[in-house]
Amino acid sequence: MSQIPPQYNPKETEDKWYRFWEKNNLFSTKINPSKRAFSIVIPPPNITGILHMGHALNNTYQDILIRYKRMQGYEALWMPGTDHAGIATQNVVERQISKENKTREDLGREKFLEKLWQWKREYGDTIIHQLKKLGCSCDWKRTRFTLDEEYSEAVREVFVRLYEKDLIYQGDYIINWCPRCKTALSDEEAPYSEIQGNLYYIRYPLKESGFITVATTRPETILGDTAVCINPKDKRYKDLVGKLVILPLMNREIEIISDPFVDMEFGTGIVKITPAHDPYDFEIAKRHNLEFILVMNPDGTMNSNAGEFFGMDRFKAREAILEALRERGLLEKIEPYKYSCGHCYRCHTIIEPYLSKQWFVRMNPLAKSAIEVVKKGKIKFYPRRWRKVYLNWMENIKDWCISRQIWWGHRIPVYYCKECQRSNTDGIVVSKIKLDKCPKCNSVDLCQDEDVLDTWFSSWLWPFATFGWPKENKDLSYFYPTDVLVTAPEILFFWVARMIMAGLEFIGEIPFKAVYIHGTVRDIEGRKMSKSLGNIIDPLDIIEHCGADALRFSLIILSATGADLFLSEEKFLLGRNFANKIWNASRFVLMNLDGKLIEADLSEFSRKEKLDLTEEWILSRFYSNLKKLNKALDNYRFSDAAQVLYQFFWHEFCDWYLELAKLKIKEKNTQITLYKVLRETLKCLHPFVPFITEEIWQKLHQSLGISEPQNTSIMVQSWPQVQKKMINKVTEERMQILIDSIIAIRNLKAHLKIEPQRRIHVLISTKDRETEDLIKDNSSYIINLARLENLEIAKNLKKPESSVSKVLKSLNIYIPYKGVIDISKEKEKISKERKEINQRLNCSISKLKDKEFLKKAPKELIEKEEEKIKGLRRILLELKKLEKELNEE
RNA sequence: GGGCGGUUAGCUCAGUUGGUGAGAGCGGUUGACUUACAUUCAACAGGUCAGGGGUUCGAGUCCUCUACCGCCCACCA
Repeated sequence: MSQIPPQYNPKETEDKWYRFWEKNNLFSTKINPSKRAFSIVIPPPNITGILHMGHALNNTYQDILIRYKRMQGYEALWMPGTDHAGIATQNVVERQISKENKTREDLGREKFLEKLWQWKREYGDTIIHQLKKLGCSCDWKRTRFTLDEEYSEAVREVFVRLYEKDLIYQGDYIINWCPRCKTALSDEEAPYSEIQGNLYYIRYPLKESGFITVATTRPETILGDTAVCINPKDKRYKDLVGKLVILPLMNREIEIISDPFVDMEFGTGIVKITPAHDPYDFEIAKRHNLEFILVMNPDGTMNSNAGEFFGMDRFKAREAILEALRERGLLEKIEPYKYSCGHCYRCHTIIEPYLSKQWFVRMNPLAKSAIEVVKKGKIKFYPRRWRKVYLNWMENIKDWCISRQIWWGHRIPVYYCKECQRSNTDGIVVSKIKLDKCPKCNSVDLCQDEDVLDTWFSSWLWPFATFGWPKENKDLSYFYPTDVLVTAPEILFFWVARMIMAGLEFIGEIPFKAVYIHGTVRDIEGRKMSKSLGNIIDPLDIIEHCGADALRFSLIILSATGADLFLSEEKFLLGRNFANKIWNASRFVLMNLDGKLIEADLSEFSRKEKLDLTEEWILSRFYSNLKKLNKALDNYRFSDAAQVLYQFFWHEFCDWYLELAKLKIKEKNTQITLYKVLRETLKCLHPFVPFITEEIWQKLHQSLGISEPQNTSIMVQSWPQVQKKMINKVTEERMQILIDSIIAIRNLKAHLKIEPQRRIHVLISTKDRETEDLIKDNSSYIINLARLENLEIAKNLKKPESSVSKVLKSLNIYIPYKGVIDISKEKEKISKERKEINQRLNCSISKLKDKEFLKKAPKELIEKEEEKIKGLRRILLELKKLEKELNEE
């Protein structure tokens, strides 16, 4: 097999096999009554995204599951697709047109949307191509996009159904507003982070005389104050309640009220109330029937209610207002103050709490059954701890603001009829189909709501809308509920919880039976990977340099169940080296297999009794490990599964069996065992490292001249069955005795400083008859693997003079060294070495005593020095021991 | 402030319902190009399992307290 190179080259094979799989329709799925369905849905990546490490991890998990289940004989569907990512995509295209100095308003809604679709056609599939490079075996013919016409129908259907059940309502509310994106954001989309700001102490003159001082971080909102509030328990200000103050700069009279929410300890204990610009103030205002005054425009500039500050940007206005207050002597003091406030998750602009009319979904009624199914265990979380997190959130759920003031997305299916409004109704019509005239009064003076729906309002329907719901269809009943959802923790609330609610509400059935939540990918320091930190490791780079298999395997074996993953580029060498090991072990087997000898029926072979201990052993080990592997995969313990494969293939099959097999490579039993174990192990490895296993699979059959139908691929082979009869603990224990003996002899040789390849005489004394037979029958293995000249075996042998020994459970090993090593020369060498080491030791110790060195040297250097001393002391101890042993002569 | 999780070898982590001497990978040290592989092979050295207390014949594993670290949620101007 000289044509097989000693190093695996992923670049040459990966593309080839992916195309092969696609060409032969191996990914495609259909309703198959003779098979059970296994299905998962992809967490739809957003179309602006490119494959990052988190995706790679997430999709590798899913591909492992799908390939595993497919080989187990399930009709395994992995439903792929993308979501339209409203704000993100719109931002990308807005940035694009801003290069031509245009805004979306310049283009108008229709033209702008055209641009968006054009962008989608050009770049929207990027991530799909990247997933293919990773090896994902999705049924691509079913690829869905959340803005597909069919999918959009589902979205409108859901809106109408919820509206008719009074679960959707329109309301005034303080929402998170991004002045840059000019849209409302849900709480989840406006993460809080700390900023360094100031706390401004401002004097509000009392109408009668004197003044009070309030503290605020946002002085620009003063203009919209409609009250000042104190805690009713606050004795300092008891008499103030009900009195009037003059609002600075606006000269409006506002009342002092009291409400228990005020914290007496904070600031001055007096709070200004700005109902239209603060969620808490909004609540208070409702309780006290205060006026709501908006002082800002949607773009973050001050509006006409802001008097002389009209038109200014909110932060410019802040400065101007502070200046004006200072002039009037109303600015008492400024203290630096750290506080946290919401930031837009897309553009990081500080969000503005803003009063506006939005659409909401009432979540409490939906949450009820979604809590139930998790409590009853119908949906299981892996790892289980996420169950609590989920329940905790669901039990405190708030209504969901679903309208967004952007254009890219599902337009809200609500129409306002001017005519009906004139006759004193709300004039709202909700409709699945596009309306030209009002169904109530036939008026054509009708316009659709300008806003679109939150992207998650379409994503939450993913598990069933992708099957064409609400149309009747058999796919849905065959594949739904799906089996498991694999996802990152960040979108537990955004998406997972909402999918559960949607599934129960609209299908009356859970959307998936299990939720596997994996860890976050971080850099080696534990920071999230992000562009701004510049600590990104690009999975495509890793694929380029090490191969997709290496990427996949490294990620999986490094990720403890559900724990975060700390990555650096070197860590991918683990997978690369393993792939290379698979390659070379297979190459060795291929080089030595004789097709004529293999033709024997494998099932007949496994019933044979005449197997050598080593054959029995490797087969037993294979099935023992297969059992472990199945268990790990069934419990979503992916890294355990990878660990089992790694350990078995490398350290049992390669390190031991292949070495043993070299001694009898031409024997039929060896040949069949090699073939069988490699073949079955390749199948087990396939879900983890699909490309290399396919490549070897094909080569294996070619070289043996076993003709297979053209489309036979390893990915459609059946998963090995655990054969309990082949698992034999006694065989494993007996083999272990041989292995331990070989290790012990190597160990003793190293101890005596005898070169590993030098053949010597060794004695083994056994404690019982069985062990004696075992060693005698298999002495050639020991002689060859431990490199012996000859091996003397007997029961209860006495320890020869001038020998070293090692005691094992059922036998003793002796190595006589007289004549093997020159004792006096050896002693000389040792004393010389001791002197040298002592010198080095003293050198290091004196360094550590040197105060100058301690002052100047960095910590790492000192630690290294300490390590060095430890190491030298160890070597010294060893030498002393050896010297003593030699002196006993 | 509320919730969740973690603390085991230099690093990253296993350790399954408490039970034989505490494991792996990487890293380190030493040696070897042994006819598949130097992306390799062989050997070695590293741990009072964060700390205190308790339950038990027996605790890395269960309970409790403390310390430190991390994550999520809330958000008092």
